[in-house]
Amino acid sequence: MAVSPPPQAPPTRLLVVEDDDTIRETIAEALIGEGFEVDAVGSGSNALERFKGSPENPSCDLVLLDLMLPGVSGLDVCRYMRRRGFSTPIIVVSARDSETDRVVGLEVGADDYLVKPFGMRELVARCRALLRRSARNGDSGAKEVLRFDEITLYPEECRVTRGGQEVNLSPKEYRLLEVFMQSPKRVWSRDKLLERVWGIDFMGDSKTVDVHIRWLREKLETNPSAPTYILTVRGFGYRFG
Amino acid sequence: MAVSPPPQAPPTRLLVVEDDDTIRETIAEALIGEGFEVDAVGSGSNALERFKGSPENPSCDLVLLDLMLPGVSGLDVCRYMRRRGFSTPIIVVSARDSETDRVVGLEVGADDYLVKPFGMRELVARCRALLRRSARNGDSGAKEVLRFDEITLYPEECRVTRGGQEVNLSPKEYRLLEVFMQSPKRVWSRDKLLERVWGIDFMGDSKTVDVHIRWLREKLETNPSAPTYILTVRGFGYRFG
DNA sequence: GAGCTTGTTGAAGACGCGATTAAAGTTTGG
DNA sequence: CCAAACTTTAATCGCGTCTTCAACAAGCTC
Repeated sequence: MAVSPPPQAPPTRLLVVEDDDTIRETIAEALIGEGFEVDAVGSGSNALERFKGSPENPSCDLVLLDLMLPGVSGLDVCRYMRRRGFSTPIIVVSARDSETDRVVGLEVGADDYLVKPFGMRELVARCRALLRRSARNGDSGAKEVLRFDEITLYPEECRVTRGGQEVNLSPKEYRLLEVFMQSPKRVWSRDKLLERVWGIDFMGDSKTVDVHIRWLREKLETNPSAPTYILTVRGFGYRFG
Repeated sequence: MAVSPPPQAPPTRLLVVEDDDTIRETIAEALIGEGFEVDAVGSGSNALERFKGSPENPSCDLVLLDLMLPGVSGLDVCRYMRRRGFSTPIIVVSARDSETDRVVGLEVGADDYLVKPFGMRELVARCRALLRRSARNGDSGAKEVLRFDEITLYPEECRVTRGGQEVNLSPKEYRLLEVFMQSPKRVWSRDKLLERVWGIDFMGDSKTVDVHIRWLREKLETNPSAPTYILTVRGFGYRFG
């Protein structure tokens, strides 16, 4: 089969904005069951919190937005996001089902408008369709070159250099380094590394990580037994930098 | 006022696929009234006619697709388009309104699913929303001659030369090379290549890519077994240059 | 410093990936 | 309608990579 989930692909993060606790939980659970990472908030102002930063680094990949919220309305959230330059896909979910409501929602910047009550299968299908579309336009995945000291990692090219010299890494070694360099100084437990690099369904020993760390050190460090890049944090795991 | 239409932006071309003459005309007129350029056909096979060429040069910017067509069904049209690599936005318009119908439509590659009867304002709003989302880099720069070392690719003419010598490539080989040359050095996974060259929803084996890479090497490389243009990146895929 | 825990290192076999070839299936053009 | 070209599938081979195992070293606790 052609379809094999790339182990290093970060999960898709959805934000559910809905004030009704029951509905919010129902939606969240259904989406988690589909493999999405779900963040859920109950008010417009909490939703806006998620979009304080830069549009280049959105905190989520898709927003499910209820319109009838206490305080800041869903339409306000939508307008605010677009005005600030966030092009994150938005599906409006609302009990209001007049044509005018729908047209207004779409004109304010939403990508889709789904009327309550709706089936979870349709919700999921619409999320998928929209994610498919926005992925195709390269909205996501502006992969930046990662640098630390002499080490440079080119994500687009799956390539690493040290002091300008090409370093030949195996897939696992490369992904390990990528994870490390995405969060310098951060301590990673062996289990977290297995999850990120090997994938959630890896059934082997966590000692495997040690061996790959060793090989990575062998290729990156001047003296692999006295590492300066990949450091051991005894009792916890490893960290980079 | 500051707002003036961009200098001679080409009109957006919509394709309406609908067998009922009355509905087709109504839709077409409404859309023309909104400033769109509209092409309308009454059958699935006529719709497919519009997608015989290369996905790089689609004949329209958005498709409104009825599902219940005589002969080739709307779902077939949708599947065919995606399979051939056309990422043209599709809004399915159908009288069938069960959740299953909608889910199937979306899963087959449609971007939206609108149930008849619907209001023209909503239709227009949904078209606009989808066009906004797929507002694209697609048209930009797909026309430039691509060069790398001795290899030259002429997109207008679907032609490739190596050191001035014409190289005869099959369609798949050509598209592969085109994708590669549009992003030199970039590593492409087999899945991404399938998506770009074969189209989304390709259901075959990703080993297919290997074979075509092989043919391409045979025609481009001096020594196909020691390639210098199309390089293997073990565990990740291939890259050009 | 004894004894435990945790990390390092080396090596061997299993495994998976990619290259390659052949052949079946499909489309295209005459 | 046939032949040729192209695409896809399948099967095999070789080699790089991964995993496991086991011995050893280094920290930490008491």
